[in-house]
Amino acid sequence: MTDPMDSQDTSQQYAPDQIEQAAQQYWEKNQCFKAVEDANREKFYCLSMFPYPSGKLHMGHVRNYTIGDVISRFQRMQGKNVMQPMGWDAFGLPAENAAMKNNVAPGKWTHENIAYMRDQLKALGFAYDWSREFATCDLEYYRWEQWFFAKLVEKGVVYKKSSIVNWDPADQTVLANEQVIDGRGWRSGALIERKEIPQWFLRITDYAEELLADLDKVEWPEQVKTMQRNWIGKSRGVELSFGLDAKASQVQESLTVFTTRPDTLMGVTYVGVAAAHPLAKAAAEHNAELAEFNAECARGGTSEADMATMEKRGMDTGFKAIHPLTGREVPVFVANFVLMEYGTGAVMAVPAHDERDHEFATKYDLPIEAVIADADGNAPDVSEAAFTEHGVLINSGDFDGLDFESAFDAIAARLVEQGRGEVKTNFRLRDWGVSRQRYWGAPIPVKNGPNGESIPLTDDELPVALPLEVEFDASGGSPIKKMPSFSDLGDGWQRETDTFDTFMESSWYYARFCCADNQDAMLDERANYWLPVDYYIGGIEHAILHLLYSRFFHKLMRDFGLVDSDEPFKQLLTQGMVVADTYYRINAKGGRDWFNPLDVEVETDDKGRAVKAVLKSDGLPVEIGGTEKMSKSKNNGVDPQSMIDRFGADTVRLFMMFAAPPEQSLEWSDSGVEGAHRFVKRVWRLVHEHVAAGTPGALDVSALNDDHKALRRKTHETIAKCSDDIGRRTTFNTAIAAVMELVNAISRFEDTSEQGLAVSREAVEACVLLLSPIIPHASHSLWATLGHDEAVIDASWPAADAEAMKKDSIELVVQVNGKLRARLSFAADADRDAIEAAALADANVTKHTDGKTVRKVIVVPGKLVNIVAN
RNA sequence: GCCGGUGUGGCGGAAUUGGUAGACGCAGCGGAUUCAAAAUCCGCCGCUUAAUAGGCGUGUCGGUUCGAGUCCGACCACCGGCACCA
Repeated sequence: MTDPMDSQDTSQQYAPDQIEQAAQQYWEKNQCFKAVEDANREKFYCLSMFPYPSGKLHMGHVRNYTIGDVISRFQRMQGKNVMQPMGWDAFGLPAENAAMKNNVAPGKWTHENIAYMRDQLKALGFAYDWSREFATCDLEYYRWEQWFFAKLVEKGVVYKKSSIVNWDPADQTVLANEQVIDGRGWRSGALIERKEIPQWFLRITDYAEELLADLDKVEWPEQVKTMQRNWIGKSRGVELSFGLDAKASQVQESLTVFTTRPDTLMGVTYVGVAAAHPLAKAAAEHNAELAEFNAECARGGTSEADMATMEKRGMDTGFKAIHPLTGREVPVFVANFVLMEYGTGAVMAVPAHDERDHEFATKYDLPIEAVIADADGNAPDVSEAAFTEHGVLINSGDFDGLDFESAFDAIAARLVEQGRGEVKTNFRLRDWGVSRQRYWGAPIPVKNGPNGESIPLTDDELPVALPLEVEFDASGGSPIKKMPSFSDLGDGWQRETDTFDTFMESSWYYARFCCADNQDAMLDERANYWLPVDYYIGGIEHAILHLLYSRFFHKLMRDFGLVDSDEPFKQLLTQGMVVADTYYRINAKGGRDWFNPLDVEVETDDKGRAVKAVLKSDGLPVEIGGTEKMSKSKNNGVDPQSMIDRFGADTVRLFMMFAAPPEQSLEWSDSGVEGAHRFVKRVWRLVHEHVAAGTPGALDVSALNDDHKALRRKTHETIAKCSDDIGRRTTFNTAIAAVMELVNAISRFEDTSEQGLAVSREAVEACVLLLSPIIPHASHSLWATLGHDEAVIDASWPAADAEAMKKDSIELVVQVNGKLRARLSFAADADRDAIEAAALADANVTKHTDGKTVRKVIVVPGKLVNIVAN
């Protein structure tokens, strides 16, 4: 089968497996990516969000890590001292689910996954300093978290309180929100109950102001900052208390509520309390119907989305609240959308000026009384819908005629005067509950005494190692909760069996990477050399929780003297998801069987539209579904490994960077990958053919003809564009497109004279350097082919020569009334009058100005001329 | 429901500060090379139209402007987050 022609020149064959192995061996042998602190060099800490070791890499990981790697390699070529570490977010729920399904211990499962995924990352050629690697399930890592938590307890940052969880009464376990589907447990199918249990909280609300203000210190996408600002939700309002009637005041003296709209106070027609509120409980004692309603409110999920979308329901307690200013009695309702957990567990209701209150009042036939008029002073019609805008007060006695600001102040002042309220800043942000009733996490370093006391473990009692040899039963409960050898400390003391929220581990891993080998301290001075992280790359789905918790944790570490920066991540890039087409057949049960895109052949019409798809294995048709996020359930995931095996890592990296800008979702395309592979081969051939064409002379800028100058200009324009696209804009797709244009220009340029070769040598070298962060293996080999002794990994990023980019003539577009009518060429230094005259004289222009009067001529230098005529 | 985002040819996308809509690539079509094919190279490629002249065209409707994919208002569709998935 061997074609004798093939062996003619093997050096020109692009063989990714050999090339990639050779480059990776070179990097490893020379320890290229080992980062060493050096006070004399500018550091650059580039971090991609570490993966959960779920089994194997998915395309989302490949995309995330390629972006980080390109930025790292680019910064290295800029001369920075780059550190790019990698590790494992190794605690979490999937390991427990796998344990139950496959009867394998979570620790073993996790470590096997890590070993496999580490090999995959290495095959992709990422420039990681592997000497800093760790997994968060390593005792050497989480022991410091336990140590720090104990310190935080001493400092008063931590406290314990009761809080609700999703309780599965059938399995007798706590469920995560994602394990609650339509209010039922995913395994048992039982109706979920809200259960209160004691849990540990971190006072993130003490840092709310700083977390809000310091968003101005980071270079993050505005949308992420906005989401965080809204999440923190600072608002100015009034906390005020309603009096209670004789019956209700036997339960408590008064009812406190918070409102951001004190201007609407005179429009309160009822108040709402949570089902778990003392008033609701008291009223239910002699009212079976209400007791049943309260019990119903305690069922269902706990998520905010559930709260906001469920049907708003309520029931009268029979109690009356007394309006603090008018003395009027209004009914106290139990409302299912009010939670005891948040705020005061009670709300005042103004149905005329709040949509939710309006809906509720309409449903239960409660009065709706307008107290805000529109800007013209007209009373709004609130019979159908609430009027929620700010306006002027009416029907409010002394306060009539005041606008929002003055009404706010006047009503607040009156409440203060009467001792019934105060102006208060409120935050939507709630304290961070870190207790989890799960096994596969870091044990909370606390012991519980015989009299209900909870105290942190002391330094000599730490660390608490999580037992690895455990048995899971079908209920899904944590095995250490039934393990006296772990929990029993004697003398009636019990070790805490709850573990930390895994967001705890991911809140400080970036700092530990700076000094992962320190056995004696959580962090050392190396953290202050590397921090803050200069560039952080990860999915947009982490825009709020992970990033907010990390910022908070960083400030805690700062206040403890462990780091001296205020913020952990200076720049942030949030990458979009990887999506792919879906294909399915309806099965006998009426459900859908999903087929992987790689197993499907798509037929197109003569315009290239997909008209039909068949399964490769049986040739029979399948339905074409939509384009969706790669997932197991839709079977549309493409395994990166099969792509690396087929095309090599460089092709996969190139496709990932070329197919879409990083923030947008990326659509997987087989033919797109083939196109990327073609381009790598094309660059490969271009370099080898260029070298074979002869030895270039020394470039003499004064001896160039117009073709030479044109290619040189293109070369330097491409360098300028790529530098900006990668360095500032992080639009890698446009940088690659620019290099493709340069490659096309070099292919058309066939001058093999000494100066011709000198110009094309400059262009070819630019291509290799500009592509080297993206396709580092091929570039490594090609740089040697071009005769360099130094490896491309140690080469500098090329600089654009402004002189080479100068143009002799420019083309201007001529519009008449905004419509394109001509293109004219001018000398680069042509003056405005000459341009205007030439534009007005153009034949196609006069055709459109004939019979009209020229009113105005707009000349945008270097761009266009617009003639306004009518 | 609330918060944030996205929407441009057959497809992925480009247009960076309000100034030539469709760069670059994929698919398709035509050609060269080949006994043939693969690979490779060259050309065409928004819709409409006989046209090199024109009309229409960036989710929908409206507005600002000499000029709008870009700015403003309303709406539609889809995506991410909503505190125990990570």
